[in-house]
Amino acid sequence: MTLAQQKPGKTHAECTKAILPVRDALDILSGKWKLPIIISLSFGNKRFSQMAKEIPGITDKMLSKELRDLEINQLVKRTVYDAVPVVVEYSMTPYGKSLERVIDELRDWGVLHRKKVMGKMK
Amino acid sequence: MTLAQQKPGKTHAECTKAILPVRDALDILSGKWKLPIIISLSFGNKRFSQMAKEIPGITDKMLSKELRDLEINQLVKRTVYDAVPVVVEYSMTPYGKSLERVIDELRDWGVLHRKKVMGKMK
DNA sequence: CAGTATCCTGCACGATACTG
DNA sequence: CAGTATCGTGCAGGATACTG
Repeated sequence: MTLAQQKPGKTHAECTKAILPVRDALDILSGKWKLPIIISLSFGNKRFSQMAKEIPGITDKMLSKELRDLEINQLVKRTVYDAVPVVVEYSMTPYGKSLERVIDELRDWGVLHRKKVMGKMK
Repeated sequence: MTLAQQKPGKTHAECTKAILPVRDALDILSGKWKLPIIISLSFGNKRFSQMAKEIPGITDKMLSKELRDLEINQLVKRTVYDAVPVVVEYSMTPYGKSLERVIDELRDWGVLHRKKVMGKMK
């Protein structure tokens, strides 16, 4: 059911409940680095230091933390290869790739928005 | 062009540019109160104090600030009716309503995610 | 190579009081 | 009614150093 299709007269509890999954999705993408990391991995599997190089400005700490978040949410898979020194590869899970549809939708709207407010971006 | 369809070998500049509109869309929805406000207004035009009552926990300051943000981004229209005391009505613009599609997409994914991590939400 | 550990800072947001 | 003004505060994120 879409927003527009919802009948009026919903209780606050129902409205709050309707917001929860949207919040969840937004939380997954929130923060400064989630998007760059997801996009980077969407182009192919990467190793830690490779991503650290490819994402301008990110610190090891943030990369490590955000990758862990994404792994906990099952969007990213961490694979350790037994070598010396150790090799760790990160990849998007199939589930993580399902986010691309959402990101594409956000981009479509964002492109529209850029055009609309062109020249007076905050 | 979707993420998946992009060819490898893009420059960092190009990647960064591809992220920008997504960031824009995300920024519009970011923060604690944007979503509740947008959802509230999607059910119909509202007056300030009416929204303040309907959105549990929001302060006048935040409601005022977020409504101004949304107005600046042309998602919300503020109409002042000449009465004593003054009456102000907020409504979604047609443009603002175009966000509902994005929100619905976020919700669809969020519902999936809730099922996937059911029982172990952070 | 693939990360932690510590310390620090800015800003989103909250509490409370006040106003045309 | 429809908001500002002022003062706090917690936490996301940054800088830097260190480690198995």
